[in-house]
Amino acid sequence: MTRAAARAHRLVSEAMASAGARGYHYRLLAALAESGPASQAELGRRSSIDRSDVVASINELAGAGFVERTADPADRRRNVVTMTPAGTEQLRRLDGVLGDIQDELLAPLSAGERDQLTRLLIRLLDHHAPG
Amino acid sequence: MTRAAARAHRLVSEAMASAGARGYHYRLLAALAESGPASQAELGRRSSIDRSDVVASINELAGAGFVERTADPADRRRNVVTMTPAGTEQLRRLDGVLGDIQDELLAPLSAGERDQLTRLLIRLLDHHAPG
DNA sequence: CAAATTTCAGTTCCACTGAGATGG
DNA sequence: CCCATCTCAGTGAAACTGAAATTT
Repeated sequence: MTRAAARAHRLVSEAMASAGARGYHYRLLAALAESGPASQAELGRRSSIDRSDVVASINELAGAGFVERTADPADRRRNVVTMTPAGTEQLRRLDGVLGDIQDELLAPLSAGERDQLTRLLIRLLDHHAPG
Repeated sequence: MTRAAARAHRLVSEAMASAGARGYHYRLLAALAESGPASQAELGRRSSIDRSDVVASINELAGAGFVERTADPADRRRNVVTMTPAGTEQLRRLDGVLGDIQDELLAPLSAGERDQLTRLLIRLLDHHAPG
């Protein structure tokens, strides 16, 4: 599994780099699109990214104009992170890029086998990191 | 896949560390046990480890007495790496450790599903890195 | 000459740790 | 007081790159 993932990881990193992004960017943007604005801590929990790495990645995404950080008036400890229209557009781009990568990675498998593989992996993930 | 692998990777790293080893060590020892003594470049190809990383890992394994480096009289560019009895013993230990880790990682899957998952992953690996 | 091997030094990405400051 | 949040600084494994020296 770690070796197959290394291959996947390499493909993803290359593709993300060519789009001026990194793996964390996609996961954060996807989490924002799926469940809406959130604090950085909440974003980290939703996307299984370490709190420290969320800081750096949100810095980068904010610098590129893909997300905005605003103080939460209801809880001044929090920064509420919101996607901008440019962020939505970037997520759409990255989705396309990732689709191509999945096709390349999963090329030897039939559609049914791809489903099987993803179902099994999701079962593992749910068991070890429920949510 | 990358997230499931991250979980797997963490379990493996912890277990290897507790046995005083690292993932590369297991892969190198396993390659030596399976196909016999080899040059460092050949070992790297057999175990899909980068040439640069083979150097450091063999240094560590040799320092612990698990492998021996000897000059190849037939080709003076080469170092021939051989497993010692202590290396065979260490591989046996690591095999046991990894078995436990696999049980923990694959706990939510039935035996048939584990087979399915490994077969699918092996198909991916063979396609992208034949051999 | 081209090609393979070994080695060194450095990079990138991901995951994590520890600690501090702020606020609830 | 305890707890959550955000941030910074740093560690470490894994995979990779580029280049040099040696030998075939």
